Amino acid sequence: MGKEKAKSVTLRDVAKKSGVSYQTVSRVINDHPRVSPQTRLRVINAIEELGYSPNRAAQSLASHRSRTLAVITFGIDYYGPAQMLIKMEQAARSTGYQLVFSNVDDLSAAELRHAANTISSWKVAGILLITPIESRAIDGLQDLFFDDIPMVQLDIEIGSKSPSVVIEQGYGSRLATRHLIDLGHTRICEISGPLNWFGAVARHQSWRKTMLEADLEPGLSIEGDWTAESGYQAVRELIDSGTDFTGLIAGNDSMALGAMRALHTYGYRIPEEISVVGYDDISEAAFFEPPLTTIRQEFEVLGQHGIEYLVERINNPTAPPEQHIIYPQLVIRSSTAART
Amino acid sequence: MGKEKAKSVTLRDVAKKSGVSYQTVSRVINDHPRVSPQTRLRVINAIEELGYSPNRAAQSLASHRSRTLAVITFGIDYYGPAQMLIKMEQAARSTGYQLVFSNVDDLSAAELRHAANTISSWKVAGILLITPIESRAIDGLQDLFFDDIPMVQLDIEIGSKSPSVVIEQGYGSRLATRHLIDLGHTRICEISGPLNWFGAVARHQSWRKTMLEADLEPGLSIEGDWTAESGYQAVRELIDSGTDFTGLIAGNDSMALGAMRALHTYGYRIPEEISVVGYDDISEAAFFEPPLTTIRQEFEVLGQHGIEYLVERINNPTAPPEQHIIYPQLVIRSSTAART
DNA sequence: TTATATAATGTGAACGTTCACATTTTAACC
DNA sequence: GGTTAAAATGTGAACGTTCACATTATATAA
Repeated sequence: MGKEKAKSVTLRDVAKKSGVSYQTVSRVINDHPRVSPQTRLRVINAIEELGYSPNRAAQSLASHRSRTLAVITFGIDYYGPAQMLIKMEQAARSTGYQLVFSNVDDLSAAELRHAANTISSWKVAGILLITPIESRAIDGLQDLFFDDIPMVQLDIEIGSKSPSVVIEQGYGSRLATRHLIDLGHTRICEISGPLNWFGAVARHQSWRKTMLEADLEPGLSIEGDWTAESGYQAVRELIDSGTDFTGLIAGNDSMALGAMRALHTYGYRIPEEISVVGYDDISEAAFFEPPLTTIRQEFEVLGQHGIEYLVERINNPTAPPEQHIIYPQLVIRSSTAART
Repeated sequence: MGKEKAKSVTLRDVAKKSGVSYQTVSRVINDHPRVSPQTRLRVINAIEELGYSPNRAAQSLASHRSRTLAVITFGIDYYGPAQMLIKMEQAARSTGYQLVFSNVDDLSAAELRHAANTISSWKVAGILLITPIESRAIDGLQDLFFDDIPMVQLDIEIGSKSPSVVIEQGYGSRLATRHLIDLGHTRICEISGPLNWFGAVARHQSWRKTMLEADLEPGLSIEGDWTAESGYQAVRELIDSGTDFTGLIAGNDSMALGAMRALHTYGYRIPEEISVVGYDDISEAAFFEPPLTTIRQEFEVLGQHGIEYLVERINNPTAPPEQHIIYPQLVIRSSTAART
């Protein structure tokens, strides 16, 4: 029933209680080896009893670093799997870090400057940059401000030389395209994501490449904006154009949903007349009408690896940069079938 | 081209550059009135030139408070609209606060203790508690640790006396139920969310109440777990039970999706034979088969109001607690029709 | 002009840690 | 048993701010 004011307990209080110097307490907190087991125990007990928890501000002021990681996202509004954030928080927590989150909507200098300020005023230990969109500004940001802070980028382009964790979008798209080709489809159209997104470009190009490799002419490709609405409109365009196709690849599941809706409206049956493949495998996809064949991307894994790799780099900043690649997988449901 | 090491610029550097004392610089940073316009300008220029940004750690150490808000969520995995988080970040930023997240998965004492530690070691200025699930532990947490830190709860039960922002779930459910009743339906079943969620209970009870008020017998109610899969299974249960119904209310859109899929599997036509209403209005709902009539909940607004109200309470801690209520609205699409 | 209030600025201490040492205790060896 | 190394602990300063005052400059009034 302790209703007493949360008078803050300090190192010195703990020191007094356990009969050692404040420095020893500090050592216990930071897991320094040079403390005898019995002293450590005594201190831990005192900490427990007093309900002491170290003052983060003082710690980071004195040590010039904080147990804090910055996550900077660019226009996450569109960026479906915010699920990723949760996994990141978990991963960060388990390694003793806290997360500060900053979303940059527009890539203006002012916005970026603000983000940079946040980072430098927090003295964060590391930065996780989620940059699904190409931007010169981001690169500049990196060089200018974060030179000495470890950084990991998520969802950047494959082949980038900076430390990063990515999903091999091209691989996924190849899987999807091959799946349709293997089913006998030869006229395959695409609804791509916005082509300023790395992932959208990778998927788009991989679709083209896979088609050409199979000696097939890539069908029409319409650029959507990730929304179901845009998928719907894209199909209208496709049909209005009079093009002929039996396979359709969508840049994500939402657009696939919109596309299927449009196809139904026009009286096409899926998969009997047209096969549709999505991308993402959102949890609803299995219950679309018909259940959607799609490419599963494990965003949670991406987020988790991102944090883990970042912490690794913090502990070992001189290691050569790596690019960790996560491979998506094909999930076959009922929206695709052999060409009749 | 500045590749120089980010040697941290301090108050004193700025003071020297602009020829004033460090205290004056501090005043400028904190928007104190007692600074002459020309001095202020001079200082601001110096800040700009040096690229100075105040050290958060030092600030909060000296002032005993940080411009930081803690957002604690409970099992957000299930909690669809992480969209809310983005809006919260925006709102926080515009009032000069940073956000620290913590997700508590299980309501064990240990987990809660950890969250409490985080909070007290960060010396956060305010706490936003997202507590869609009933828990004695949460209440305890509140009393014990956060006595002197302003707190706002989101998505708690209607009528709670603590400062909070909620969506009137019951109202939404009433809207949905009335809509079906007005269309002539009399046998209306429900797929509820997990009944340890405040929102699920509110919706469930309001459905019952609305039915009874209209002199109708509430149909069967099956408890789902928010997933499409559970919606699917619920419909199977419903049909296996042999119960007769022409209207179905789902606790969220995902379950509605699963339910519709199951109904189709059983050969029912929607809305000709059975009308379905969802809840949430996720962005895909308009493209379900058929487009889903549902209740729109503006989670972004909830998040934003939450932060705004919290900041308000920080600035004025003695104001009597209020409960801000947000009303959802009915969005009519094609999954509902008059009973034939 | 001179006294007086008020605005503007400056000074020393404090916040709660960690760091770089200095010192003491304990163990190890010949 | 004395020397030496290593382990364990302690001390003063520093981190970059804000706070509570003290002081100085400026405006206002008599």
